[in-house]
Amino acid sequence: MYGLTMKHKTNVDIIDVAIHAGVSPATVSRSFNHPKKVLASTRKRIEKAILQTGYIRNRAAQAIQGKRSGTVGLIVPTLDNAIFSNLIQAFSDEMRKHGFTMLVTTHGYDLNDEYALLRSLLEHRVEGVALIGHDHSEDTYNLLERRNVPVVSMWSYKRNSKISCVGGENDQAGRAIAKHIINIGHSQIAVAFPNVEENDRARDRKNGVLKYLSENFIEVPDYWQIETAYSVQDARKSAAKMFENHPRPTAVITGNDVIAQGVIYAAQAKGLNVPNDISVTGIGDFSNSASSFPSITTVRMRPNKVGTKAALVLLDRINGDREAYPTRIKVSVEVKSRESTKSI
Amino acid sequence: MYGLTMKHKTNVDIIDVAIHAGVSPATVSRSFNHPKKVLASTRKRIEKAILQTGYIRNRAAQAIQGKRSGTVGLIVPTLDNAIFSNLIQAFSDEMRKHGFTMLVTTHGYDLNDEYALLRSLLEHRVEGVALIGHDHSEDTYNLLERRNVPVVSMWSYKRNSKISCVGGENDQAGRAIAKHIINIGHSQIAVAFPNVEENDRARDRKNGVLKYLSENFIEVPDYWQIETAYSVQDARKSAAKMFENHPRPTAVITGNDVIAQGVIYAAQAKGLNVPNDISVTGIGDFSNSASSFPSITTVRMRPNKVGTKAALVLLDRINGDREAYPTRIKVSVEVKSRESTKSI
DNA sequence: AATAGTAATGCAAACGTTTTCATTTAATGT
DNA sequence: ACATTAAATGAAAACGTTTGCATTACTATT
Repeated sequence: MYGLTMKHKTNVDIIDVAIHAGVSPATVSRSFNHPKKVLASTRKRIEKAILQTGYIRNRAAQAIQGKRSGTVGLIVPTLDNAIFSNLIQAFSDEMRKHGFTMLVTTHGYDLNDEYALLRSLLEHRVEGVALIGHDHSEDTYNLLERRNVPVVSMWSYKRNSKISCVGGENDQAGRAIAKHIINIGHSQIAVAFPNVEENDRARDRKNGVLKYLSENFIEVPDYWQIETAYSVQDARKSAAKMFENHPRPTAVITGNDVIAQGVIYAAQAKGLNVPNDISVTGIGDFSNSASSFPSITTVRMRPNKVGTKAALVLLDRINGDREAYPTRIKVSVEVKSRESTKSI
Repeated sequence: MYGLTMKHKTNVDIIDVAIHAGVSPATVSRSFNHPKKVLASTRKRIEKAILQTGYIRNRAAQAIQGKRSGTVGLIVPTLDNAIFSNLIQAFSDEMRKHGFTMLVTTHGYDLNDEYALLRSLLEHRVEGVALIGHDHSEDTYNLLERRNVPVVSMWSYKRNSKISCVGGENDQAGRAIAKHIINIGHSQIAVAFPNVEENDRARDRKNGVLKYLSENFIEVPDYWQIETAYSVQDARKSAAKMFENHPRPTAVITGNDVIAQGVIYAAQAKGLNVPNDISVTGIGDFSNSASSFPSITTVRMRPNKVGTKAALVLLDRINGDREAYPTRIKVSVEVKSRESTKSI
């Protein structure tokens, strides 16, 4: 017989374990996948054999059966800043709780690249895919539909979305913050948003803001419409340029908290006090927004909740009815008034 | 024959493609894995067949051969804040460039959990694994060695590390920033670090700082040794408490830029000017540290470079000699003096 | 103690590729 | 045109699981 630890066989397989435990491979397999179908005592013997042999099951061989791969794919624009980190962490935690490992990929806001990533995830036979938002290439949508992949879109709710989604209404978020700013007396208002092409979240927010302002007879002149990348650095630079060359607004409404932070820094660097000299708002309510100084007035989009819920929706799809209609969960948005804004 | 698009067969396999292209499955396989081994014209025919059938190759079936799975695993403490985001993005980009998809997992600074994650990654037969730092459980090290997994540790250089590593010397980083602070005249110095158990990066930094200070006859009293989690929020809170209850230092040296940001906010919230009333330093040089206001004096640890290099080291291992000695790449560290510090 | 019914296990055929080896086809030199 | 060599392709045996079906071992019932 064997000693306590097995001879150094490099690749222990299920058969080795079976022999060791004196059962058939089928039983070992079952003890992984349907534990209650195997006698507690045999299971114990198998577990011991696993320990002794140092066996690590091969998910690839499992995946090949066409059922479980134990993985889900996540496609996000970027990992490089705070925007998605809360969301991703929450999604990842929930998925792991259910035994899934996450394949993560980024496309840098390039939707053609996103399609390529989706293909690559499908090559790995992920059991489901999570995406951000609703702007995706036609190829992407076709592929998802054609292969009937369980999928969920995170970050924005859309009434008639083709695929399941979990998120807030971005246009409402925009309207809400615009309303707040007007309510506290501002009318000299600048906006700072990223490029909204291929980015429905930003587009909806921006439209929401501008529309609401316009409905209230406030038009934002071009020189107060700042375009910036999603980074503190770029936002600060763009805002600084605006401050330099144009009359100063009393408030800046930005597309998210990262941009807001950049704008705040730009103002401070110019010697302005936020909020006394100028108010700044974000959207998102990322984890730092409440603890910065000044803390940022923003719209709470509940990234953690979105991530968790989205995971659950996806799991439902994976385990349940593939033909069901999209599940759409609307996460309420709410203005969080903090120190970065002040009434006039 | 077939029409332009294939009948809706749900799971097209390599055999369908082969038939469609009038070749054997072997040739289709080769056209993926060794393209130059198949005639250009046949390859073209195969590609057309792939398009027509909507075939997506099955990496699981490939992985089962024991060779390529096309995946690498990444295990980080958290995705939830800026600390690792630059690093991860860089690592991910480089890996993708080489055709790998990344399985990402987080353990929340729990090293036993890390071991479980490693097992799970190995179940998926990742071709290599990247970890953070050198504090890992014995089980983790044993498993890596036993299975001879290509592995790289990121974020800290260690002269005699068991496994390959890419990073800066954290104790040197600590010494460097302490030196800088002393050089500009400070002697009333507080420090703010996370719990350093199971975290060699933080430990080395903290030791470096305290040791250098001590060598220069500066002792940091207990009430100036702040312990905080890795978050702006917690750092701000801890620093605020210290400001409240104890004499004010002229400088605070912190364990990383996130903590530094929290301390700066705490100071500002108390009406202090950074750096006029108090200097604050970070370590890391994350992407926002140069663009915040005040910009943060820190030690550049080059997260992007570390991520990229680490990917290359790992790829080398994957493709090359598994028995080779660890590759250790030291990334130079350098103090970046910015606005958050001032000489006394 | 015999029988029916259920629970536990084993057998063997998939799953979709890759790769070695053998064979066919094309290219080259005379 | 023919032989020689190299290039391209095909046939078939893996790879390590899972699972439907068949079998055996238990439990409960009379």
